[in-house]
Amino acid sequence: MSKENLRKCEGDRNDCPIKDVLYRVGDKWSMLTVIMLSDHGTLRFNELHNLIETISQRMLTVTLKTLEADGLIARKMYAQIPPKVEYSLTELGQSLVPPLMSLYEWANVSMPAIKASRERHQKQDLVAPDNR
Amino acid sequence: MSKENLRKCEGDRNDCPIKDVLYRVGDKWSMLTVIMLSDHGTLRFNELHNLIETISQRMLTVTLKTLEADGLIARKMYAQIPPKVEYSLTELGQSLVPPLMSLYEWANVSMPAIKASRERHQKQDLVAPDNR
DNA sequence: CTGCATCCTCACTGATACTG
DNA sequence: CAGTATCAGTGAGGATGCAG
Repeated sequence: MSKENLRKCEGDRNDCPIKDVLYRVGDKWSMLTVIMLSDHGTLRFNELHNLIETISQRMLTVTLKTLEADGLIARKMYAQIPPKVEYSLTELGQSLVPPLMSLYEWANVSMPAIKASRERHQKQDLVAPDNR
Repeated sequence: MSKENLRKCEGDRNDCPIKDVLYRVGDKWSMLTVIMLSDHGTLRFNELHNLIETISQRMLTVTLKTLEADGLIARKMYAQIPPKVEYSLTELGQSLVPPLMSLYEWANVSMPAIKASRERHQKQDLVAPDNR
């Protein structure tokens, strides 16, 4: 945790690993997909689609392609009719799971406090301005 | 790390802490701001603006307000001319730093492999389609 | 079953100007 | 110094239809 290399973050994505990691895992579905694969092991396209019900087919495709291009997941395609494609985490992908889990656990512990704080602020905002 | 509560993530933000935490820390500037405050301690508005050079004044304001509403940072305002406002992490905000750091360190270790993988895929894409 | 292509929307973001 | 207000552009993401 050397503080020195955190002092400043000026170049846009150049000398800022925080931004790098955000652009990797910060999108809407990547983390979720990695977690699902970590939890279930190998999964087929539709199995993922069912597990992450609110994802659109398009975004699942896009997310899987990006994760594959980044070397976080492996894609195994069976040349048969009907097609069958299996996805699983690579070693690199698995190495992401522990840090993800620590964030996940922080969320479980802290979200109640965050939500409570948010509601307190909403109430304050409601009484501050005149009701017009 | 009980697997049971990860099995499915269907309700949009209802029963899915992964999404919760993503919507908190996944935006473009929150993590960066938290890290800066963790690194420097108390900071004034313009000090933050200088440290995160690429952030616009508007987004810094928005980010700070959101983080404050969520109880992650504290805002201390001095009633004087010229105005002076100091921001610092609350305990809740500080509790976010360790998980953030584990992600940060994962990024430092893994980004080279990710970037290499990405470039490999780009080259493959360039030879796959007919050049037309 | 697994995916790609197209269209379309709207929320996030930045630029700019103004205020206490 | 520390914001607020307004406007406008961009691009992530969803809906739909088609294909191998």
